[in-house]
Amino acid sequence: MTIRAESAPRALRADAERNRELILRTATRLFAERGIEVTLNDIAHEAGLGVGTVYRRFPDKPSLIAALADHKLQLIRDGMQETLANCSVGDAFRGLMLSAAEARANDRGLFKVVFQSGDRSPEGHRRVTELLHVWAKLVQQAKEAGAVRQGFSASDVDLFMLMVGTVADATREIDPQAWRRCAEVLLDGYAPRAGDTALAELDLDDEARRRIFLC
Amino acid sequence: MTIRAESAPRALRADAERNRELILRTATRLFAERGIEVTLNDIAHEAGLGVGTVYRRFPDKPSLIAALADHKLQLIRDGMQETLANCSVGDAFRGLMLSAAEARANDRGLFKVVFQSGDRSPEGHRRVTELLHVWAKLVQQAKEAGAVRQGFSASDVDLFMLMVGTVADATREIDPQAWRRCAEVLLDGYAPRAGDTALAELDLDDEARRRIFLC
DNA sequence: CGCAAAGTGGAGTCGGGTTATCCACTTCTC
DNA sequence: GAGAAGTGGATAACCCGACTCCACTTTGCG
Repeated sequence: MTIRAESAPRALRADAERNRELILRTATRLFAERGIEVTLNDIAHEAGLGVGTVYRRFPDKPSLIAALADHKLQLIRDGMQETLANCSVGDAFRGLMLSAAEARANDRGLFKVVFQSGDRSPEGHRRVTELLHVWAKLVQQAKEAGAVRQGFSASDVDLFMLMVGTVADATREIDPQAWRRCAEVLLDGYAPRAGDTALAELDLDDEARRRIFLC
Repeated sequence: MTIRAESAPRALRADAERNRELILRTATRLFAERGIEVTLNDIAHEAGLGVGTVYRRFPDKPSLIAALADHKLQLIRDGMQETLANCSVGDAFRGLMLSAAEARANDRGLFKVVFQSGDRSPEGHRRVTELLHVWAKLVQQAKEAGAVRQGFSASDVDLFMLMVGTVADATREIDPQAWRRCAEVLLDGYAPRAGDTALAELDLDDEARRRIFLC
């Protein structure tokens, strides 16, 4: 017996439920391959369903996106928790930067799905903000542990993700691993070393950080 | 007396010539501010002219772009020549990376104007390819001089420009200098240092490099 | 000055793409 | 096997950018 927030929305018929899942799977794949700009019509066609079927289940794109974002956010949080539990701060920082970048490289729409979902419901907004704060805290710990150079800030994480994502999208068909090269160069650039200069202050507020992920 | 390539295209009337220059100036500004996707209608409106006037002078966007690209390419080449004549290879490399990034940061449409113009005429194509080769040669010299780490390649220049340009566009309204931070981190990451690892091979052909600039 | 050629403005057409609806028909489920 | 639930996909409604067309204005030569 499933509990739903809405007032007793009766369960879907078996075939409808199957189609709903097919839509979600297809949407996940298409958003990953082509980015968030695929249309509900594209998804319907790719799934072998009629457009009407998709619109009946998800009245518009934002509600489909919201459904996907739930799942993705959960995966992200679980991954972070596990790494944080098992690594030193320095290792966790580097490992999480790389694995977030990898997730983004393999899923063109990832950040936009997650952050657009935050623009709809206050609840989604809260979860997205929380994610930003978890990263900010991790950065703070990495700084205290001396794992990054002076002046490194949470905004650098955002810009790192933006840059690596852009490279991944641009090179996907040419050399699908090219993003790693850039990620490593950047991580090397962020590492402290003898005689490095402190980076200038850069501290964006949550709103600005969110906007960056929506580029 | 002006010499023109075409068979005696008679000179423009004075007012028409004035408008032509106004269109070019306006287009330069709008492409810089908003990127290459501004329409000829936008440009006409911003210049205070009718659409018809713009279309009479430039039958479509590619021909307007070609006219702008000429000028921009010339500036780029002149800048490079001057720096190369006055600096050591290492300084020239760093200086040119930064000044190209700055030019791009101040002109959203810069690379697209230049590289799209290369997709139209064989002559434009040649000039663009030549520009890529000049950079490739500079990278080769920088490697020989030990100014960059092992494995650095011309394709890294392309990816550098892509990344910095993306950051500049994303942060223009928040902190217009944020791109410098990323540029410096990247340049630090490219610099050789004790114990660094060689970057894996990455050598894109001219076509792939051109595609990257068109992202 | 006068007049033909050149240039102008901008409403409006065209093509292409996305969103979303609607309803005759099919499939489930009891 | 009846009636509720679900489906398909043609199509309406909309948005947008590219480009045309022609009545009107301006230029500049004789």
